[in-house]
Amino acid sequence: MTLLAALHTTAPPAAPRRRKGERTAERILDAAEALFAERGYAGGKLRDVAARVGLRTPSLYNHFPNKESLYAAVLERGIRPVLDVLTEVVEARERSDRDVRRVVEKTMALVGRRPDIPRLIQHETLSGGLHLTPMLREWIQRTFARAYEMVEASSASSRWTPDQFPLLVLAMYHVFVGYFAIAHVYRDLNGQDLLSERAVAEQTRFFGDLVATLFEEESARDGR
Amino acid sequence: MTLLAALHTTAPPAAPRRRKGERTAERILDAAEALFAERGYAGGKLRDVAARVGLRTPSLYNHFPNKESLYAAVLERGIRPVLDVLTEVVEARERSDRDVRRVVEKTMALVGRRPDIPRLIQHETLSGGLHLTPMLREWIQRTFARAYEMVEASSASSRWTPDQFPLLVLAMYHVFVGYFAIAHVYRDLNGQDLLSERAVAEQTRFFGDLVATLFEEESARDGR
Amino acid sequence: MTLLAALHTTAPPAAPRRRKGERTAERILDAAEALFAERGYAGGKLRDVAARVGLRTPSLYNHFPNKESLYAAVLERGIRPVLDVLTEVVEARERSDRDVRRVVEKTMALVGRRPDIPRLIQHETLSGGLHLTPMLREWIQRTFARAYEMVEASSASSRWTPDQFPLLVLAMYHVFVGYFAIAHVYRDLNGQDLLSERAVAEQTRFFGDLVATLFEEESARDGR
Amino acid sequence: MTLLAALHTTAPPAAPRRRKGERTAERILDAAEALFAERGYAGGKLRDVAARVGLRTPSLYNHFPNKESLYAAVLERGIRPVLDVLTEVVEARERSDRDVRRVVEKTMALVGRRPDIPRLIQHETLSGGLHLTPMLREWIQRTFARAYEMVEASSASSRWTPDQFPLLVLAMYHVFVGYFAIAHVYRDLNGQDLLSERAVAEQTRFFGDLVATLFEEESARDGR
DNA sequence: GATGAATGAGGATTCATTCAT
DNA sequence: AATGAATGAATCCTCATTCAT
Repeated sequence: MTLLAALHTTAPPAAPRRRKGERTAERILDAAEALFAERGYAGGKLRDVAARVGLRTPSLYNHFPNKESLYAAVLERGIRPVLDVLTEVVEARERSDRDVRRVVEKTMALVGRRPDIPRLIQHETLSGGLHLTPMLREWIQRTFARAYEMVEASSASSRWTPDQFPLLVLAMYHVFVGYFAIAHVYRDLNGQDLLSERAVAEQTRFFGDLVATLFEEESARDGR
Repeated sequence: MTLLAALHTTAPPAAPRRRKGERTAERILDAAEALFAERGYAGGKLRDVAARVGLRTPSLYNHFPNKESLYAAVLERGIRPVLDVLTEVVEARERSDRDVRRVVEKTMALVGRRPDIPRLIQHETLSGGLHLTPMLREWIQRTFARAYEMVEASSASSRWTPDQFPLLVLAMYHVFVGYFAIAHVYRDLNGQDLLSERAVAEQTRFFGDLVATLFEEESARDGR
Repeated sequence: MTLLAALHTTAPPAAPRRRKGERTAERILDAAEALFAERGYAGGKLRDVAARVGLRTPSLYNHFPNKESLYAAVLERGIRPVLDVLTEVVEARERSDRDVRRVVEKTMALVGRRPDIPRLIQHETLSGGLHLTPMLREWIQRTFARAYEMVEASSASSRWTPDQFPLLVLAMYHVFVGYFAIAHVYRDLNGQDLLSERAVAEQTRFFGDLVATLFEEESARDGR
Repeated sequence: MTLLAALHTTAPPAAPRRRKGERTAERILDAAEALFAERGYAGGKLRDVAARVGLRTPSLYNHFPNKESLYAAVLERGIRPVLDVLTEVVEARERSDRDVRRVVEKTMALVGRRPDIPRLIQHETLSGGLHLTPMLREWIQRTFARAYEMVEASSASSRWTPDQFPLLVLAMYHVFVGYFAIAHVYRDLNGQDLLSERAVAEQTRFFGDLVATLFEEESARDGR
């Protein structure tokens, strides 16, 4: 666009500036996400959420009707995109050995950018909760079933007995989620940041290798 | 009962009867362990602990000076034996491929009987906590280092690059802990009890297979 | 419009169209009246008032400076006409037995159309309040005195001793006010609407009969 | 009891001193009754209740689980005895004209000692409430029906038409309750204490006269 | 004139803790 | 050792009110 054209243009900015309220709600969600990820629902005090945003507690109620709604909104916003990617990837019909690695890469990339999500989920599963998120509930069942099918269809069936499939799926789930959930402590203990781009890349590769190893044709292996 | 008979029956029972106070303290620890395992430190209210024991809240203070001490005692009592077994097993000098499976079996057996412990630990790691248990802190570092050595010493070194060793240890940790931590929700979703003796036995075998697979010599594998 | 015409048309229209703001204020008063009548000052939340009008709370402040003013305005608007009628009727010099019934009819007719007013008044008297309405205060004293005179002047003086006059006035007041104040519950309990035109008419007749009975010459009555 | 006997006696004191907690609960009820009578449920703040008893707010929760329970307890404790007396008196089979006055005397005596009760009831009826007290609800309906029968059975039936009976009952109710409910304001306006023993006695006589007048045989009366 | 957002004050309630019994 | 009672601190939430838009 020439300077002249610019002078004449009164068009709204490309990215229409969001209303102040919406931005505040977003910041509240950010703060709440971090807090709930760290301390869980019971431990995440609204006062702290507000403080992180630079508000007084009652102001939160201008954006969310109560604590539970805020929590639900955090989960919804955080989990939805992960579910979407996973769903898409999991439901894809055509697949090959390479695809498995693609699934890993895609989900790792996504979650690597929102490492709070796995912690939120782990808090939920720990509390045996999920009462707050039928969304999560349904999704888990659906995806778990799908993952099961994937295992079944893969060459893993030569290495694992069918009754081990669920355990294998669970194991992969734990390796995936656990990595992010433990990052905070890990840094605290070892000084290394598992959430750095480099670390996540390594874990992505490792996780891919892991899955590949577990799903590959059985090689000569000492009997059990 | 005749006096004579009485003389012969006053013998202390095989399990030396503990004083009432000690028994109460034990019951409190039991209740607290279950509660903290379920809801974490913030979510576990003393009132609920007391209720499960059939006491009023203030009575707890006859046995533990405050909530934090009770929590610490729960962790100590719960984690110590696990640490001991792990330490013992990890420090054993002589080892072979078979030993790895023995480590798995021993720890699974132990933890299978105290499934609250993994949950407690996961709560702790999630909160980035551990501030309450230097014990846990130190142990983790020590054990992690040892596990690293084990991996290094094993034939796994042909399958994994050295910088993947920590990730491998982490992965095994998550598979191990996650299984128990998720049992509650799993039952809720699938109706199956991961903590039943049979289920734990299956997981033990699966976990052994998993470790064996990951530690075995590299077979012909499609390049990455 | 010519100036001349203007001179002739400045006459207020039959129904002088009020400005929008005034109409809103009126609607706020209506909503507030109903709410305060039902729940009293403390129980009547501005948010609810606004909701009934289809506004957000802050909008109320464009019409009334604060809650107390709104409340005062409700009382003023509601009570003033009643006071006026009563005053007029009470101050009328010439009277007869028939007049008493006329007073009853006039006030009943008026209040029957604004049944919230008695409830507002009862809330006020219950709270020992009236601090909000010196207006009400003064009026009550004045009217009570006047009513007292009326009793004294009537043939009731043959039936009641002078020290009973105040009690008689009070009693009539309670019968009058209570009927409307209890209508809500009555409907809830009996399903009948004391505020229907027919019901009010019956009560008017009854109240007239009651007053007539109490004010009539003493008949042969069993001694006390 | 001789001194000797006294020495040997370990029997609890004649009037078994109530436990401290019970006395506190009673004092809380007293304070709450006064406060709720004055300001209604919404206006009666727990902080004020506690302050009147010399406690901090949370201490109330050692005696009542929440505000609503406290309110219910106040109503229950206050209304129950009145209901009992009324029920007894109303259900008595044998009656005469004199009995009506006896009913009046008995209830006036009772309520005269607990003048908060009518105010509580008026608050309830005003709010169209009663949702908190099915007790009150049921009682009102039962008693109203009974009162209706009494009117019907009395000589009042010559003076009032059957469709006026309910209005007559209502009127008596309002005269009765209103007297106490207005006492606070009355003192404020006139300086006279309607709750003094003397005043209550006068009102008792007046109310008796009133009822007698309304229930007496119709005398020569100017037609309506 | 209407409203989204913010907030001080306060209101019910919970919680860990203390203390006298 | 157990507990009823009391409480400071804190939690979630409501409410009246203000202000910029």
